[in-house]
Amino acid sequence: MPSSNRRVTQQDIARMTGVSQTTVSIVLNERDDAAVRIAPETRERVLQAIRKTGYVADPIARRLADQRNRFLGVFTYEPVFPAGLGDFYHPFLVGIEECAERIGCDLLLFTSAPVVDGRRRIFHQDNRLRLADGCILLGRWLDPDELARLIAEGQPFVSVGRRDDAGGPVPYVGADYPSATAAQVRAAAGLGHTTIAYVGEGAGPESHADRMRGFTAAVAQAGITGVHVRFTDAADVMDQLLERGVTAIFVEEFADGAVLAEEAERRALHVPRDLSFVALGDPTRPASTDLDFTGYRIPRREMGWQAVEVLSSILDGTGGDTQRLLPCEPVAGATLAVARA
Amino acid sequence: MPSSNRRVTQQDIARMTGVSQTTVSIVLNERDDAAVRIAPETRERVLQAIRKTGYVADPIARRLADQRNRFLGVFTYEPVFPAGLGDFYHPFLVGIEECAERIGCDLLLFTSAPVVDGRRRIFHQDNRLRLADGCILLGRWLDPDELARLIAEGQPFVSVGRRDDAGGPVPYVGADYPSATAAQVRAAAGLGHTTIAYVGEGAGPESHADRMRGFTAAVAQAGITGVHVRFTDAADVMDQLLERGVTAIFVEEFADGAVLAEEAERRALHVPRDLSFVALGDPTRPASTDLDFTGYRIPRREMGWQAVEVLSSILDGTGGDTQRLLPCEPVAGATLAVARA
DNA sequence: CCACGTTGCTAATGCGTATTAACGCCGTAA
DNA sequence: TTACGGCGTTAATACGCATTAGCAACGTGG
Repeated sequence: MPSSNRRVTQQDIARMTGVSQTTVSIVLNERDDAAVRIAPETRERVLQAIRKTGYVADPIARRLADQRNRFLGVFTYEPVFPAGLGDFYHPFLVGIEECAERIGCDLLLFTSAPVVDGRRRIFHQDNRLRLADGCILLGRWLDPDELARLIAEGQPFVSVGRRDDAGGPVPYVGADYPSATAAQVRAAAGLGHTTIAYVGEGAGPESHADRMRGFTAAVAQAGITGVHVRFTDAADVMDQLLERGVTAIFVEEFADGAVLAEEAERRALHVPRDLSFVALGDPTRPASTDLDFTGYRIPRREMGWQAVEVLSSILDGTGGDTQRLLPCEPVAGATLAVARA
Repeated sequence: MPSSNRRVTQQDIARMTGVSQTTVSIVLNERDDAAVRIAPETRERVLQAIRKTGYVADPIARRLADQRNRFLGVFTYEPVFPAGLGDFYHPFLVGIEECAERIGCDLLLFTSAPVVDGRRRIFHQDNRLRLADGCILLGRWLDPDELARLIAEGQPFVSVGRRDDAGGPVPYVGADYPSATAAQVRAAAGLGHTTIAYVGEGAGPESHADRMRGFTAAVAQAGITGVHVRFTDAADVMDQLLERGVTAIFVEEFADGAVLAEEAERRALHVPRDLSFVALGDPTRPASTDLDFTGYRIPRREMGWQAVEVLSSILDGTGGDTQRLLPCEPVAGATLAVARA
């Protein structure tokens, strides 16, 4: 029972046992080198003292001597634990935590990063990024300048989600949006749709651009017509789409799809008999709908997991691919049907 | 631009600037003592180098020297990011993160704690708890031995959820289950219920015992009959309750309530006309029901927030109450009605 | 009795930082 | 000229541990 307030140290154990601090350290680490040996009785005496005091090595000092933290940093531009329930990021974190646990690392959440201009910034006066051995970056859009700086400074990191080069290749684990989107386009074409629409930005964050790219390429290859409409107002958008003879709507944002489907039903258009819908990924905002949308699922948990895996290999110096694209799982759903004549 | 893999140190900055490591440290910490001063130009040169390299003090070394690193540890006996479920713990974490951000601390999730006998243990070989300045403990049940040891070792911590003394008072921010439960009992009594049941363990974790305590006391005070039944099988339990003439069922676990209500309807008993239900808190397991349960809400987010607040005050040495009970918000709901004649 | 290996341990050092005591310098007062 | 009090900076040290080099004592073979 430690009487004082101070932590018990190896030095204390050493004094109690009449040996040196070195000996205590050796006993503690169960070193069995031929180089350094401890007599069984001495070892036993030390162990007794350790048991009696309940001594535990101070991890801080241990890491200092080791050069490593075994912390993995997690940086998100949004709060890690979002208050709003949509909770798009949650599955990523599940995967991250699972893998971190497996490789025996703790997670350091950079919750203290200050918010400037409505966004958290990586670099600021009291940059704490280096606190971790390496870190995982999460967010729909990462500032290219900050990425470039990370690369330039050689800070080990991995992005969850594909990123364009930023003064060099960015290590990432992303979702293969182009392939997944193209597959849906082919499916629609196979069901007789000849004019289909992409509703959304189709640019900006890589994840949007990637979907759009897959869409455009597949439309061309299938020899059908693809139109692109930015989402503004449900009624407006629906007007445009119907005017152009669109029979299948591919939505970048699940929530927009829900709103548009509602608009369709308001116009007495049945989904999918009169109008088909394809959702290009999971909801990033809360969306309420009774429809079982056709589309695909982003392998979020797996992405988180593999991001840690890649980071770990970077830290170990183990070579390996630092850019991975994971396939999205198609969801059959009930909103894509044969095109109306 | 640091070419090597090594972390930039104060020594590096010092060499770059032609000053001593001490000077760098002083500049960094913005010490303004009369005792130790740095010329403005020198300070500026050092700051430039710091900015250029993106240097950040190694928290490990800092902590070793300083006994402080602005991490708050978060220890949960379950995974922090639960894979499935309705996520009972999530709101706590939201509160924890919000407060941590406000006081400028990062969160260290102890994901590396090994699982022994199906539970994570705080103390083990490579105890990393002290990496954090202090920590928040989260979980339905915390091992009293481990709590006692934390207290004995003087490790600063705060529990989310009330805990019994463990070789000393445990700092906590809990929910006032006794009062909240008692209020519901009074409400039921006021509606004419004379025989009501507590379904659940009523013991074990403090949160269960507290509910039971409130129930028992309020029942006695209201002069009505209270029966206690452990949940086993829905049909069995319902048999027992009806046999004893129970007209209102208080469930410790929301999910058990959902199952029992279903059983009631199977028997053509209408809720709440024929049988009333009160849920003593939010679902800890996913439960599907259409019923809007009467009961109360656990102030989870607020508990998380205040736990960090208390921890912070402990660390600052600022006195203050280290045991807080927060009121639960009553939920009117639609499952408690006038007792059937 | 010396050379030499083995055994059991310790002194010394480094990890990166914060802190304290002290040092050289310059200007001013004596 | 000497004494002296700011001023700006640094050398030295501590923090708790792991590690390396090395030391003393004790055989054992020649």
